[in-house]
Amino acid sequence: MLDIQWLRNDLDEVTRRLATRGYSLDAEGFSRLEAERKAIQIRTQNLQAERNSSSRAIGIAKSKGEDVAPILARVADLGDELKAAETALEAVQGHLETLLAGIPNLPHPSVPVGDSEADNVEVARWGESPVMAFAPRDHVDVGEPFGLDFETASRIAGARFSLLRGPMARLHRALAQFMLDLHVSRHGYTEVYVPYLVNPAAMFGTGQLPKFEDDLFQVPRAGMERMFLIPTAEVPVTNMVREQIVARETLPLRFVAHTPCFRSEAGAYGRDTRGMIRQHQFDKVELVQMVEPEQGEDALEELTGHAEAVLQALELPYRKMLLCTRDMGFSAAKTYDLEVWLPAQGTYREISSCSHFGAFQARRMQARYRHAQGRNDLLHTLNGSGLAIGRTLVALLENFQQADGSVVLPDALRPWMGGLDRLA
RNA sequence: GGAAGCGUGGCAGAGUGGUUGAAUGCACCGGUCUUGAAAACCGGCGUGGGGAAACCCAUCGUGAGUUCGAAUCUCACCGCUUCCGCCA
Repeated sequence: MLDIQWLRNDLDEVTRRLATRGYSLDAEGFSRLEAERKAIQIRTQNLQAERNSSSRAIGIAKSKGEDVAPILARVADLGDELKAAETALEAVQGHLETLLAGIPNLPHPSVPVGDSEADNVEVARWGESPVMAFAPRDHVDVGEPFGLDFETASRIAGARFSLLRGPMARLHRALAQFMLDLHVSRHGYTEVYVPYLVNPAAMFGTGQLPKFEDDLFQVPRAGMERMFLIPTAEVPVTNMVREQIVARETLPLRFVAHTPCFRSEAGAYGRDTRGMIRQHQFDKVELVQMVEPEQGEDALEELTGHAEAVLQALELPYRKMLLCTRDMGFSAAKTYDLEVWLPAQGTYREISSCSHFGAFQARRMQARYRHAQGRNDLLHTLNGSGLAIGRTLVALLENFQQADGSVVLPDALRPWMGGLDRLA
């Protein structure tokens, strides 16, 4: 959520910057609503002041044993008028809040302005795509003999689910634990285990609600508040600091979590229907940081580096993309995507997305820190995949497949695979 | 599932209808003192909103209600604690 003061004080500039990411703010509508709010608020507060002073006068008069009837008569019909004013104020404030909650974050000045994926800027490239003396097969074919099973999954759950058995299940588990251990032991993150179902307030905090409800799986509960399956660990982990005031000395906070992620993928019907690229359920190791505002920029570079370290350790070729204004997510001020090379597709595909949110999420969550002068300021939040497990599995199968159908395992992973050096 | 209790500022903790945004302590900020620090003493100190300012409004888990007036009374919800039952 943007600071409403920015809109009040510098509406043109905010409108211009939002336009670069394809959001057209109804500046005139906002101004009109603001003017209305102000008028109603002044009126309401005057009535409240009148009521307060009268009530105080009654208290004083009573304590002196004087007759309060004249004052009572004076405030007799204040009540209805006040009630009407308060109702009107609530309504206009509600409108403003709804408007504000639907406005995306302002892009950071270093973000390239662009219309689509095609305008993202490649900032780095690492590794060589493997040379194969044969036509690379995709992960569905490579993985099938080792227990990658979509047919059974679809019978149990439907399309966009997968079932792993034997070596595939083992490899999947090894990847998660390898990543978790790397981030904990080498990058200074604290491992956390978090709820996979969260309440609407948490979803609002990180920006999934109210705008992207259709992307979520929802769990209704009779007579109780509905819950949502997390689409990413970002939601529960970032919300760890909601409505908290953390001590400055504890910053930066760095958390890593391995969780399943659930996405309805509404509106993606025809895309990536084959294989485990786009699933309703997938596992991910997520990095989250809460930092002081001044540290946000550096923290994004650092966090992205932590995700890159996984790809490098696994010897997977990738490139690092700086997303343009229109390709960024709703809450992000700046985002790097890491894209891994997939030989069968002959392209790079997203395997990690690392973003800096500024105070956007913290404002929605009321997450603050207490600094030296004793003041409370909003935290800045960041997160990134480190990495998506399913897509990492895909990348390994495709990049390390051999002519004989076996798959060589990268050295770094072998301790988590009981020393195994290849699937055969 | 049954029973009881509790939710107040950064923290601890008073306050049970009236000039209470809220005692007190700790923490924090400024000052005096000191070679420096500590201690002691003096002053300040929640958050959000409106206003040029004086000042005003809101806020004691959330929401509704009673009242001229609610931190305080009523109801619902949320959360936490304790005991009993059940359970991986």
